[in-house]
Amino acid sequence: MITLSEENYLKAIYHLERQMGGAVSTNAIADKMETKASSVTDMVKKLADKDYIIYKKYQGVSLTAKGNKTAANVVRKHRLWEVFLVEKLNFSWDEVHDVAEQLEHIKSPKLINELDVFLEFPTHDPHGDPIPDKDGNISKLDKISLSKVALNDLCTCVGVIDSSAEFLKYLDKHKIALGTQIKVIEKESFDESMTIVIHNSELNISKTVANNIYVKTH
Amino acid sequence: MITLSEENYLKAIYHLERQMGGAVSTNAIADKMETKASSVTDMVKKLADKDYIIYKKYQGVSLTAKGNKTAANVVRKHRLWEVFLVEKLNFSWDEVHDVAEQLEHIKSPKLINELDVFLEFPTHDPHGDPIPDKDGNISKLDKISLSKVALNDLCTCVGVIDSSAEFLKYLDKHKIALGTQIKVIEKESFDESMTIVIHNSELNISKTVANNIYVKTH
DNA sequence: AATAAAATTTAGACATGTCTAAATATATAT
DNA sequence: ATATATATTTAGACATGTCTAAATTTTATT
Ligand SMILES: [Mn+2]
Ligand SMILES: [Mn+2]
Ligand SMILES: [Mn+2]
Ligand SMILES: [Mn+2]
Repeated sequence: MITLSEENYLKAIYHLERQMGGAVSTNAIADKMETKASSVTDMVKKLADKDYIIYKKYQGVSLTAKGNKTAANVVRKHRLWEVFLVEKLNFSWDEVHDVAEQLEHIKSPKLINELDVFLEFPTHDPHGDPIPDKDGNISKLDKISLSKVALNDLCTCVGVIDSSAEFLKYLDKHKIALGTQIKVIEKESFDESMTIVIHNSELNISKTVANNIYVKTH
Repeated sequence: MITLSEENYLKAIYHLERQMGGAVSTNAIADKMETKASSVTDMVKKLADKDYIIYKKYQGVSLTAKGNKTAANVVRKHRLWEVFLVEKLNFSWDEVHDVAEQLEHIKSPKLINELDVFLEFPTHDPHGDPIPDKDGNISKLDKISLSKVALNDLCTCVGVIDSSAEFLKYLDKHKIALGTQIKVIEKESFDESMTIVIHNSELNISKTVANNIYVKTH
């Protein structure tokens, strides 16, 4: 039986493996989990004993097939619950994270199957992140950062990288949501800020904001 | 911050206080929680320190107002989730318990409020048990055990006492559900079994079965 | 290649929640 | 009232997950 802590570590490693490539370092895990490197070392030994990860002293860790499937299933549950909260319980996209963080650990295959049915098999969560299927497979959408979009190109917002409440509220304030059409009409080279048109009005956004918005070009 | 274990103990004490009257003994809690008396002693000390219960050595425990409200809220969450599972996710009433046992510990006032709205403010769970309101108040329905019903009286099944999967499946097999009309047409005095009519057919049930069905007389 | 800096692991501690076995208190029986 | 049985608590142990401080290994610098 896997514990809640083990699931959280596996999920962190799963995300880090995708973010970086190759082995995930102890410090990277400690940063993401907001814990100490020594705690990480303790835990990765346990996870390696249980065959969820490959761990070589001082060399970082990587998920085994078993670990990847387990982690993907936690992510699947997290994102399905986020959809439920937004679609059915009137949560906004900046309110779902902490609750999903708890709900993702509920153990019941039937529950998550039926939730999937009830939500009519959603493919993406409220932040535009893809929902892994039962086997841990995940659809790779061809999305790019808004900061990479060429001048005068039209694109659609399909996701966010930073999904902190602060950033999401900033987007809300400026009426940027998933599905919103965006046109880049100016780029400042000195600070890499850009002017965009949304809902027929102009908005200047910083490099940081542009970096954290995923779009699909038309 | 209250822990999952503390919540489970409070809930057990809450149910036992209702079942018996007066102080709840260490052994009664140990039985209900399927743990050892020594573990109970350890935990009741913590709960008393946190003002959830009154504990006098060797004299058992009783909930404080704070403890009662906290316990009732766990019960509220448990029962609302059970309604959700049955009404929305196609669970049957014998499948919900273990999952609700986990879901009841999710911490989010908004979640449980919105779930209540989404389910349209249910007053009872799938087993006929009343759902406490936000303040821990609970409606007392005038229900009695089927074994107490007089000969030839017509009544309606409104709940069960034993909500084990075994018993619930027995009821399913014999087409007894909440809302089912029941007429007692014969009582055997030697073993206290009885013959009832449901859906126009006769059925003989044991004393134990009759004891575990709650009904409302007409 | 030797040294300094950074990353990682180990050692020892603590908190939570559990257990067994032993001690103590309460209840029951003679 | 004393002895016996039952209920409860205490003592000491263990597992999980965390931490700080010290030791060790790896990486970067000169
Ligand atoms: Mn989590
Ligand atoms: Mn998300
Ligand atoms: Mn529980
Ligand atoms: Mn119930």
